[in-house]
Amino acid sequence: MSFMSIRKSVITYENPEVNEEIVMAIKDGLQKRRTLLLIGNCWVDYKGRASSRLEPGERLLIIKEDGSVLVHRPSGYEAVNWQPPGCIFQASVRDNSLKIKALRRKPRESLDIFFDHLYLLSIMKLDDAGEFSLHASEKDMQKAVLLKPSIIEEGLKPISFEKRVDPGFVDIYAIDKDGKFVVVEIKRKVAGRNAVLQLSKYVKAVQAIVNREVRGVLAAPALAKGTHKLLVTLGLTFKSLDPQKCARILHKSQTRRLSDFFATS
Amino acid sequence: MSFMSIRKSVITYENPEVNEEIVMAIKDGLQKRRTLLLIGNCWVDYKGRASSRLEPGERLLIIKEDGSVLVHRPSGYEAVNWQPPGCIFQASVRDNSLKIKALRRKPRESLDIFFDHLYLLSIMKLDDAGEFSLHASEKDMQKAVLLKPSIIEEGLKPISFEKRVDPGFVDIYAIDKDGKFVVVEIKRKVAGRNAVLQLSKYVKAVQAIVNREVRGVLAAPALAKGTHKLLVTLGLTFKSLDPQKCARILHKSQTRRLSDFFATS
DNA sequence: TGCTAAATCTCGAAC
DNA sequence: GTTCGAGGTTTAGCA
Repeated sequence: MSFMSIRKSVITYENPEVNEEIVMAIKDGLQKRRTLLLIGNCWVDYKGRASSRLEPGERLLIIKEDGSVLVHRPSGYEAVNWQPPGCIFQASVRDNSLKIKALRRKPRESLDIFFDHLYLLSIMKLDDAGEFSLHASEKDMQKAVLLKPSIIEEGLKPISFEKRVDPGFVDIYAIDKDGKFVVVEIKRKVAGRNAVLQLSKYVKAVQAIVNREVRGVLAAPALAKGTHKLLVTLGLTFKSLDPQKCARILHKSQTRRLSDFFATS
Repeated sequence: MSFMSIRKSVITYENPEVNEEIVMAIKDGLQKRRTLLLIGNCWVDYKGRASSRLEPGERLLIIKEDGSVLVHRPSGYEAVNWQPPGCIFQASVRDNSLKIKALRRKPRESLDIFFDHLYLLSIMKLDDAGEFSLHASEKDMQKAVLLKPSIIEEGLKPISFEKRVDPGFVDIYAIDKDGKFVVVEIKRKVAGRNAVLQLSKYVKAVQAIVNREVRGVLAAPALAKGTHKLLVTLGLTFKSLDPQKCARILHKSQTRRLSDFFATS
């Protein structure tokens, strides 16, 4: 017995018999580059970079539009067997068992999945244009620079952050490899005219205090068009800094403490 | 409108409305440690070691018995968002949107998944006791040792394999870090009395030829009970060697050639 | 195309 | 517990 319903391009067979009819549906789905979902009792053989055998059990098989394959057991984050995108498929039925073969070239490896019982077969066309982004806040970017100052420049040693000066707070206050003072201003988005002027003010303020040369570095994903000239005129420099990269650096060394990274000024 | 059917402990809702009823079903499934499958239009926020946002699109959400979570897009081998086993879940509905929160402690991170349309919800109890094994033949184990002799002992340098001596063929003939000759006998399964005696014969045969001290190493997944004493008496040593580990080593460096690994004796 | 470095790596073993 | 190393690692960035 097999129920079937259609809606939103999702075709679902519940408890389908393993027969030629269901193989045809699967072949059709594969040919049309649909996403396929099979749940049932299966066993799997893999041969390629290594060899493996998975004895019978109830699992979830996912075949994606791009020809990637995933066999998931009822527990564990990782797939027990898989195949990366770009596979060539064969589907057939023999002795009341469904066989799906996923072949990959370079490196040549094959995945054979056998089902003797199917509890669910879903064939669908999923529309997914949603953007995925890893992001970090400006605060996170600051922390990342403190954790790994070399992402600004080699040999940079932070002294303090959120330091109070005349016009406001300096993001990062540091000493460079030559012993010069450096003020770093961080922006999460494209840095414009305001950011440049803000940094310049901080640099002058700090200069007034320490009575020495102070460098100004503007760190942001990009510099707005037309602001480069202003930056140079004011004697400042720009350093490209990606929020996503910061997020990775930041949370990588989460166990350490920020205070470990300061020289006692 | 929502169709529902039960068989083999698989409960399936097709195109269910996002409402309190469906949340109850999900909560029940989570509480009973079932495997849950949701297909629909969703967006995802992650915050923890890093932060991410996934804009709306049609995807597949898998929640496993062990509290692991996977959000899969219609293409790509890897999940776009996930959570390792051991999560704590919350499910709720608000403004006609389903929210599933998966929380993890240590490191503390959270995954929020929102659905405004569901095409499929499946709740099932999958029984899977099938063993998974990566395997290698005895020949493969030999190759693995030749490729990476350090799995036997540090500093081992193979001279030849399948070397003809009086009683038969020596699996691996090598020199150890101190310059002593070593005969390695490999067994795929638990090594018994016969394996020990066989190795002893080879060692003596080689000793007769080279007229120098020759060490004998028996490499196998395990040593049979009661054979250890015999092994020691004969001056041999045992090294645990797992066929599965060999398979991994072997196929890892498939591009290289075996001949590269020999010193010209 | 091949190599190197990073990953919300995960996972298991050793200490 | 934490640390270390391997993985059918995969994946992205470059030379």
